[in-house]
Amino acid sequence: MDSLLSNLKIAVPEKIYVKDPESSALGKRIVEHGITLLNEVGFDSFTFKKLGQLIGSNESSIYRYFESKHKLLLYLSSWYWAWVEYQLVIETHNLQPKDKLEKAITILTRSVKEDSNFSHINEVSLNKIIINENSKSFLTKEVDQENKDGYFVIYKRIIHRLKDMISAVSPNYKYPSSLASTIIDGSLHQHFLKQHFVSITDCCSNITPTEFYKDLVFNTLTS
Amino acid sequence: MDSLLSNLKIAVPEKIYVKDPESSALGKRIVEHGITLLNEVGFDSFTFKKLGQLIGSNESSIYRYFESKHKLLLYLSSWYWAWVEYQLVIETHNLQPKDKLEKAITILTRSVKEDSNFSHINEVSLNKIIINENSKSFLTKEVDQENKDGYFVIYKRIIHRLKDMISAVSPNYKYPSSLASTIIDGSLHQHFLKQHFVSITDCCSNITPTEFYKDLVFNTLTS
DNA sequence: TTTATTTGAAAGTATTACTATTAAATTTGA
DNA sequence: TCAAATTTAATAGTAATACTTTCAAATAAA
Repeated sequence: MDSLLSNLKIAVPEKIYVKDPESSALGKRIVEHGITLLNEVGFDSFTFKKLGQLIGSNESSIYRYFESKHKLLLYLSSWYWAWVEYQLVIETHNLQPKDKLEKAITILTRSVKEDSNFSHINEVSLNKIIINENSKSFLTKEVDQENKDGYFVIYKRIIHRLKDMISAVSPNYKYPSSLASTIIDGSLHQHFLKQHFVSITDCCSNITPTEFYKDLVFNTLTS
Repeated sequence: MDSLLSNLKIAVPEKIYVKDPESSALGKRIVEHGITLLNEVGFDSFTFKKLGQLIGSNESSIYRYFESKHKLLLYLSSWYWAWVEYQLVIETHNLQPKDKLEKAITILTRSVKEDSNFSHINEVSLNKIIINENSKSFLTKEVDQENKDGYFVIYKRIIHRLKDMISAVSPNYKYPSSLASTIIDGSLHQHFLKQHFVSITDCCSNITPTEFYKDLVFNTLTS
């Protein structure tokens, strides 16, 4: 899969950035070390000034790529979901409905364990950022406008794909979209709980969110 | 229920505030209008300066009640869950396991439609804040310390209660805690999607998150 | 090699997130 | 009810944030 990906560029909605970070070495450094710094200090304490110091570059140069740290988060979120969508499409291709759905749940709920090395982006770190910060990308007063501007298309498209797979298995199930969005958002939440609130999840070293969601979905659809 | 509540004070973990806002008129105004302002401008744009202007009081006076807007959010979140827990306990009392669980799901996933009027706190507005901002209260770098300090006890206790009800209905079900946390967090998410991302939820004017979660839970537990 | 583009450095602005000081107002309680 | 204690308002101040602007130097492209 890595070799396939090495020829591909993950496409992120254009309006998210001022200047495409993929178009220059500095842009790539901003994204690469933006991920590092976001992981280290979290979104709230993250500043472009700190990032500038980390990459030995000037704050004002970073602003030429991203309007704000919120836009950088949107960029990383879109990139992440595009990368996951790619895996979803490739790895479920040619499977029969039930296997396809099972595989999709695995892909969408597993934690990322190794960096694919096909780009300057570390997917393991990015996955951690998504678990901790993803919901901050849409829990804002500007959601509706940003949704109109297409900032969440990839995320929504993934949920649609999963919904279609659910409906292919159970055409009469009444809540395929809600189930799909519950799996994707809920799985991030279970990963978070596993790390910080062990008493309110069953997920631990030997039970994965994947196992929980597979059980939930197939019990629901086959009853 | 209102009359019962009128004699009760919702108890919030003490360390959350510097001075108990229930102990003075100013404190109550801070909480009451803090809710108003949070709803209007959202957590990100909310400042104590703006709140001071709104209540005709000084910024520095507000700091004598809450260390930061983050602590105010924690306070409101604890208050909200304590209020929900109260309803959960009262309204499910004396019911048989299956009815009890069904009622609990209703209480935990419904949207709040009218202000109970038993206090200066508007629960309809507070419910909206919880939908939009609750996850920001724990998605921080300080979660583990704040968890140790007991800031999330009420939230966790509600999830335990729901877990126990699930286990009472299905003692052999393997993921009662994860299911419980999925219902509570997931329902807030479905309410959010219903308002901003209609294409990825089935919840709308005639399908409620309650309906979706009841179907999900009972199909899962009885199969 | 001239021109255009990109980056770095520095400085500036408005706002935020506080803290400290002091005086006035209010509450308490002897 | 009067003095003491507490609370609040007003003001000022600090350090950091989230930017924008300007301009010169470096680099790339024509």
